Amino acid sequence: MKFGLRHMRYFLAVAEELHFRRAADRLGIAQPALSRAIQHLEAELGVVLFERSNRNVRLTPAGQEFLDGTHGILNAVDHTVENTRQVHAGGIGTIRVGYTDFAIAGTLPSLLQTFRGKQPGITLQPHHDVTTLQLEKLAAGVLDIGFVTGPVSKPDYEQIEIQQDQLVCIVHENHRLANRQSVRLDELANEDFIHGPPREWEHFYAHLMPLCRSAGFIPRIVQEAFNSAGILGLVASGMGITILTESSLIAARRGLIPIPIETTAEPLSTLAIWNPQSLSGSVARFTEFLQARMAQA
Amino acid sequence: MKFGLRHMRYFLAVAEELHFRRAADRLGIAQPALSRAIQHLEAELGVVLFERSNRNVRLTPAGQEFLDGTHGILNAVDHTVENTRQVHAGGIGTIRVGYTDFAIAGTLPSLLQTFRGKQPGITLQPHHDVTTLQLEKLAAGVLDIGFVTGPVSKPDYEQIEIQQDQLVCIVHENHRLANRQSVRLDELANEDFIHGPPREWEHFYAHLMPLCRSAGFIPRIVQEAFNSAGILGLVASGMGITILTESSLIAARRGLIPIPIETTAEPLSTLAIWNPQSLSGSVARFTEFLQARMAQA
DNA sequence: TTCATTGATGCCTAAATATTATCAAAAAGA
DNA sequence: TCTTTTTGATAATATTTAGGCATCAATGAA
Repeated sequence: MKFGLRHMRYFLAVAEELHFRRAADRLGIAQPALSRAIQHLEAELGVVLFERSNRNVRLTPAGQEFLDGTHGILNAVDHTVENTRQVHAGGIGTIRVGYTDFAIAGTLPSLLQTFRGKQPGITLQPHHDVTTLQLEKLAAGVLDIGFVTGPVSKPDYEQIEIQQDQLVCIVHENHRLANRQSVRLDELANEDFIHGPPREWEHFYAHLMPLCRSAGFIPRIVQEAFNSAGILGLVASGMGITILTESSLIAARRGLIPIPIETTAEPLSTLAIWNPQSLSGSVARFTEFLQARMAQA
Repeated sequence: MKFGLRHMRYFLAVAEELHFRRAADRLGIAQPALSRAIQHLEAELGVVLFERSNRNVRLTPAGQEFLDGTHGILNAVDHTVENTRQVHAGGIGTIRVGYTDFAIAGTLPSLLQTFRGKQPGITLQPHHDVTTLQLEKLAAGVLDIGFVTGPVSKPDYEQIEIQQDQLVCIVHENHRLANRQSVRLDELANEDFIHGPPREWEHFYAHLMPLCRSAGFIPRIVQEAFNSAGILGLVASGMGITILTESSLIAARRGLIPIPIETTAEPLSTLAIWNPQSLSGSVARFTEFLQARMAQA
């Protein structure tokens, strides 16, 4: 097949006008060029598409068949071009979003909801993962943007803080500290702690451990759980206490008491992080949205 | 849009290979030509389709969207070309077939059935019309082939006889001739006749009238009906007699008696007639079929 | 008949597309 | 660290394709 879309557009014009000169006018070319192009097309197909006399032009049955196909094809081309440009510009597309327990317990749900309202053509595909895993998936191109626990040092990536959480100590209602208004970290030195696996909760530990260390102790972790819900469940069962963010209590169980911790330390920050070299228009729209939203707050 | 199917085929090759040189090899062109073509396509769309480094090539989200569309379009093109060629060659298509009462009562049904078995891709579209109307519709291009009452003098058309019918006299069972083995035409001189409208049954009359005239009478037509079934119905009601072909009695009513007519005249012939200049491959297949079929009989 | 209309053809120019040779960047191996 | 290899991009040039203008041949209308 050595014909192209040009031939098909020319054919369509002739099939609609049933008149070479008028079709040529409509196409903005000279009539002989059109005659030639149709001849070329017919030779290429090995099929006579028009029955011409000096007085009129009409489609052969094969020409009619080709016309039917041509209509669909030219429409599909326009449609595909339009869609491709939309995806490029970010009007439609899919964004693979990673999030941590802390992010999803905080402001992320309202962020996503607002964005979906503004960009209904963009599908958000959420992936629940700890920070470390999200960073690996970003690098592998499996995720487009991550909502992770900061700080993160990745010079090639852009990031923006979307949330700050004060740490709170969470105890069972029967615990000796349950009715305290606040607590100092050093008072927790001899408690049994429940937390996530150190390798996976690496970024949270990186925030918490220095605080404990300057309070003069290293927390004794007696039990591990894989996520906040699991940790809170174990705390509720009376196995120990934990330190998490305020917002983690959103879906908390009865019988758990949050106690603010007296500290001058920075709160725990949750960041959006993404690769600015990504060629996804949708992601660009999303990050622009995030930046505008954070600037105004 | 200034790109063509060529660009899309090239794009498809690169998208599948994710490697310019291999894709170029597959396409049978040099690698620089391919690089250029993809650049041209990207410029035309205003969209980056591939993310290239010196070490690997991958699709952008917009490129993925374009790939999806391209698949469908290139398939549709192949499909359309294939179908168009098939229609041209006559493998698929539609034939608009006209037929008279005499044709459909005779061998035509078995002809059509056999043809349909041999060419399942070809749709036969039957149109019931008298000879005169069929000839007009053939000229207007509304019919592709007619099965008409001969003889017909149309030098530009091809024709082939498919059937010969002896005329019979048909009377009501109470009629005075009802138990005759045969009858001479002149014995019918004073009968009341039932027939079709002269203008529309022109070709049948052209056969019958000369016979009557040489038998020494002009039939007195007391009632007209539009088709054989109507005529036979009126004969069955006792209003008169008629002269039709043997095969017309296929769907005859009870109480009707056919009586052979003693004559040396030629039987009534039914012809297939068509315009050999028609560019329809399907019609060509059908007429070849008819000719082969008639030659072997 | 003469005239007007219409698609096809010949010839030339311009634009698009291809080829070969070569470059520049980056990963792999010594 | 310094080659070597791999890979896509670029430059210069040839070839193919498309378009324009002038004109023809056929056909129906005045």
